Amino acid sequence: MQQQGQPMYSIPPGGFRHPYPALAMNASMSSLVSSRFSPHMVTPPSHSLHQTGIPHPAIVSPAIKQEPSSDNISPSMHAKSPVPSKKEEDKKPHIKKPLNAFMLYMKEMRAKVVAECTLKESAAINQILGRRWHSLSREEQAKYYELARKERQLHSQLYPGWSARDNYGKRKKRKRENKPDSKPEDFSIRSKKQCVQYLPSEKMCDSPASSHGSMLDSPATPSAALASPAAPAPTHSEQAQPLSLTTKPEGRIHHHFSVPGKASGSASSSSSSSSSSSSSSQPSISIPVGTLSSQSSTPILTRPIPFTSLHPSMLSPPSSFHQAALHSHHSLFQSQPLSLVTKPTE
DNA sequence: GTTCCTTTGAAGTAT
DNA sequence: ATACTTCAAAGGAAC
Repeated sequence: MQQQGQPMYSIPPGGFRHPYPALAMNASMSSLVSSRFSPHMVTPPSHSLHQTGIPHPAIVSPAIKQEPSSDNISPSMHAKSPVPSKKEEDKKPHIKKPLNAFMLYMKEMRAKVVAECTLKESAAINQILGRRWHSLSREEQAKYYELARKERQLHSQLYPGWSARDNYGKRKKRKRENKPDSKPEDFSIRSKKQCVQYLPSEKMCDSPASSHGSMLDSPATPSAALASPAAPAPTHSEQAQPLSLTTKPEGRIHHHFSVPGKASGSASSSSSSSSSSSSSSQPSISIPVGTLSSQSSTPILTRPIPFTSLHPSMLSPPSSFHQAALHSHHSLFQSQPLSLVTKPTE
């Protein structure tokens, strides 16, 4: 992974705080273009940084990573060959997915967490960041959602023909034979490699999980609250963390539980083995727990409302943005699965 | 050298 | 429509 090249962002210690100036596409375009997506293609080299100060290499530079040459390939050129030959496919630069809101947040905050916690393992850091993410104010989260939305917009403009499907199968999933045929309730145990343990000295950090790194005992984890009502009292700011309900376009709220069980094997193409072996093959149960008139009007978002699953447009909807949001259909209200740490039951 | 781990979200495929 | 999977970042650990 690291071989993919230099860090995609050189994040200043202060991170990038930055209100998104203009929501209008054209206005935001230039800044974003100069940020993440292939600066050499669309913007003068002098502008390698976003206003946020974050460079935006959406394309892994061919010189750096997997893809060889073919430097001056424009997005449209990528789009032109929907079914590239194998050879072409090899030459094709790897266009990465745009980062989602949480990924953007992670990029900004990782260094900070690392510094605070003196942890380095990303798995551990990510657990902390996941909890912090949930404890963010809705305004702060909205900031990242908005940035992510812009990134997607820009990405789609730069690479009209690109699809996330293009990157499917690029990672080879190692077959995990070590299927912990564990008891269903033994969520904390994964396969051979377990979650990182945290040293006492790192208590200043948001302990992502108690001793064994299970997210189940995280009060911030909705599943935890649901699965174990008598969970230990939360100790951090996430205490007030609401359940992460999911608003669907229909206005329904769903809880998604991931439970160990059958594997559906719906995976894509090449990595068929991954589908059957992947630990993530968990069926889910959708439980409608209520309704929310998310569409009728701007919801009053009090703390107990799961703002994390609400789109920023609902939080502070500028009219221009609203239109764009509407066109984005379900993704704006995409479900937020509660990922219990489960082990594949084979 | 490659994949896993771990997180959330977006978008893909499968049913 | 719903369920499930993959990938995006990151870096140490395991393979």
